[in-house]
Amino acid sequence: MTPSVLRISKLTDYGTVLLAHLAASQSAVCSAAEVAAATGIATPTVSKLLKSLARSGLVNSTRGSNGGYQLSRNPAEISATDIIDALEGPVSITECSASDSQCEHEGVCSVSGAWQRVNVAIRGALDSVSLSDLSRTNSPTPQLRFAGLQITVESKIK
Amino acid sequence: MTPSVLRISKLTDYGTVLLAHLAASQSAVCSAAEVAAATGIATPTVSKLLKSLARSGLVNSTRGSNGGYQLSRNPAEISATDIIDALEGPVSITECSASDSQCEHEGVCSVSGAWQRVNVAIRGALDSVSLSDLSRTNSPTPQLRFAGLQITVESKIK
DNA sequence: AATAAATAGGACTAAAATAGTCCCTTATCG
DNA sequence: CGATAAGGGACTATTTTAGTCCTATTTATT
Repeated sequence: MTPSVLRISKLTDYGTVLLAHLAASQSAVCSAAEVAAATGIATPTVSKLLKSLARSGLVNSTRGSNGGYQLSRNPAEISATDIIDALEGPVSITECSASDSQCEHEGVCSVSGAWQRVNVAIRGALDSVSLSDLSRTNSPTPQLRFAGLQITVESKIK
Repeated sequence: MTPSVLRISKLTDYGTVLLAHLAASQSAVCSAAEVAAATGIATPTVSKLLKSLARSGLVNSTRGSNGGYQLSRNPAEISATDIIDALEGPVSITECSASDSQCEHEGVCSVSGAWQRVNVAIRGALDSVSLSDLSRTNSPTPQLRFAGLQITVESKIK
């Protein structure tokens, strides 16, 4: 069975690696190609991700020759929530799958504050982790970073 | 862009509905067909889910004529974590995607305690919500429950 | 004993979401 | 200008997820 729940996509994982690289390159402008070379992630993918990150304002872009990307603010001021929101949309545990219109009878569907509480807790946890927290620990061996930020807790806890 | 992160699958959502139904049928044995009729979820799907839930011990099954399923313990003692673990495997935010072997250089890959902290927080949040919390609020109109436990917080927060 | 009602297990198909690539446009530097 | 780099999407392929179905086993009932 797959891990799941509270799972971030591979692309978001890559995104974190890219951001960590930009954070390390202290404000220098890096082209997508450079970042790709440095991280080992395929160029088109890096390009796609940096475009998204630029659209959501986490990085600034400069076009034209010698252009590239750089963080728009201090790594300590970029939270995990920011990253995830940028690459996957807002955090939420369930989605209103009502086929067509969404949750007609809105009022009635004010279901379970329980799930909402879970959402809030998760959001809080994600808010409390910054890009600098994430970068700090993940780069002893460049080789390993290829696969992403691979952390995985895992365990058959319980 | 899709919601994502901390997203439970549709099947897990259904699973919660099934469990809520069993919880409501106080200890009476319910066949998969009955549950399907009551919840509006397709019978083969209900059957599949109940089998999984039985394998992971959240429900007990009785085979043969007049057989069926019932909760193995009090709804207050079944947490969201239990349900998710049963239907999707253990909660974790990232997976060690290292292509072949998993996280060779184990030691080195003791990456980011930050993500781990996030995992722990999430797990805590999920642990604190029980099946009775979840059932409580979700059934004003049977119609609506078809789609699942639909809660969805959503929002462009931020 | 025979039959009918259920679950167990798993194979299989279909649909949807994710990942990844590519092409063409626009901006900017030299 | 020409070269370099991002912007924006369309498109393909891959992987997950959802959903169905078939066969075997178990058990109550008559």
